[in-house]
Amino acid sequence: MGRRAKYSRDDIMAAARTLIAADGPRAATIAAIAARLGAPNGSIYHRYRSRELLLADVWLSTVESFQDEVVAFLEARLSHARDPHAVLLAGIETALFMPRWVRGSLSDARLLLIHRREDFVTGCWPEELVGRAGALRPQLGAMLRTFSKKLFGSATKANLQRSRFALLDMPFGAVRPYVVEGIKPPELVDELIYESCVVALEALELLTEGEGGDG
Amino acid sequence: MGRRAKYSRDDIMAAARTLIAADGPRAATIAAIAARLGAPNGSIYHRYRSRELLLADVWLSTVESFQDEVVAFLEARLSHARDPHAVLLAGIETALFMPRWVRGSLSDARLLLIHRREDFVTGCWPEELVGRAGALRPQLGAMLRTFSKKLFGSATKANLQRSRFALLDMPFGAVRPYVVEGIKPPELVDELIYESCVVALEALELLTEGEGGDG
DNA sequence: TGCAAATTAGATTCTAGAATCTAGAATGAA
DNA sequence: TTCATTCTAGATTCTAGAATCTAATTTGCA
Repeated sequence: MGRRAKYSRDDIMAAARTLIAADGPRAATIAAIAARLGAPNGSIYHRYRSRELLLADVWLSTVESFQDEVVAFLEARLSHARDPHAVLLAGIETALFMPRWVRGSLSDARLLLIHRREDFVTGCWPEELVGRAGALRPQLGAMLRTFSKKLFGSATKANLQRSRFALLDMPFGAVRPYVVEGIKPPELVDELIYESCVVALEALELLTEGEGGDG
Repeated sequence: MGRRAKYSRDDIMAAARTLIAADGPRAATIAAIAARLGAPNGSIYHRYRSRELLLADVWLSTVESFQDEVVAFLEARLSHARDPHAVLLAGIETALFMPRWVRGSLSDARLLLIHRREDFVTGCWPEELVGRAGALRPQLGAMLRTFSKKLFGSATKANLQRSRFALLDMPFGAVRPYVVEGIKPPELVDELIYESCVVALEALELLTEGEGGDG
């Protein structure tokens, strides 16, 4: 019916993404986004009711896509795992997902790993996004619980902490300085993550029994 | 000669710190700081020529104090270390410095670990602070080089990367989720750091040869 | 007592940037 | 060809908050 859109939601998100990856969320002002698109700033508001909503959407969709990938990745491997050794391998591969993802999506990684939710959404989530936002934590929690049960036999607090460290926090720390610098993590990082993952999951024997053991 | 000061630089910094630890650097507006002190906002400018300078000072002094502590801590232990085993222990203790420091300085930890320089100082450092700011990196680099040489015999790129992971990045990752939540990391975190540290430094044998080996 | 320095005090100015508003252009359907 | 609709266009308004400015207050010293 109406006029054909010149600046889509995706165009706007992409422009915002670029600015954020380069100079952080503060740099993604309406004016800057518009300038990047060659659009007047009124056009932005035609797609997004507010800047807050736009930034929230950028952040949410990035986290969602990363998290969905990780969860699917681990689940696919767990579903084939018949013995403890295979479960361990699934965990290790998932820990290594982080550096690999970072190498493939450096700018998304910057957006996600060196900024926090609060830098995008101050205070509460806007009404229309609470649903999506609220689903993130449970999804991650469920993943760690499933993994803990399969590997350790139960999901005690301690086992969950171990899993979280091995699969998420430690790989994050390993990768972070490179993300900050805007460069790809070297291969050595994968080795370090591999080794730490094994000991953190208390699976040294599991590995040395099975085979020679090396990363 | 003149009137006695009612709001010192330290008072102002402390007020800013509190606001930042609670709600991030964005919350530390001149008005908010002044309100917290019960001062009019003109008084802030009597001590700090600009907000940027104030925030930069807060960040710098926090990093400096943390980094000085770590470096002194490691150096003290290295100076007594005569054999590789002792050097390794010095490294492990230093890695464990992170969770211990976080427990003792939760609000400084929030300031330092969940925000970045850019959140305090946008762009370049103000003239009068470039000196202090420029000293931070070299200090850390020197620490890692010294340690690498003592432990590995040389400070190759790979050895430096290992050391950095074991002493800084991995402990940072381990501790981060708790800092974000504003709670003290559980003891298990120290165990995980300990174990990861040992394998990352390729020192498993060093430990199992010397003694039984446990965290 | 009076003067000068150092500070408090807060109203005022200024600026960046978010959000709005009015006008006009493109497009498809009748 | 007309009209409703959906968009571009960008000037304008509005607001938070940084920075300034003038006046008043406190203190030490002569």
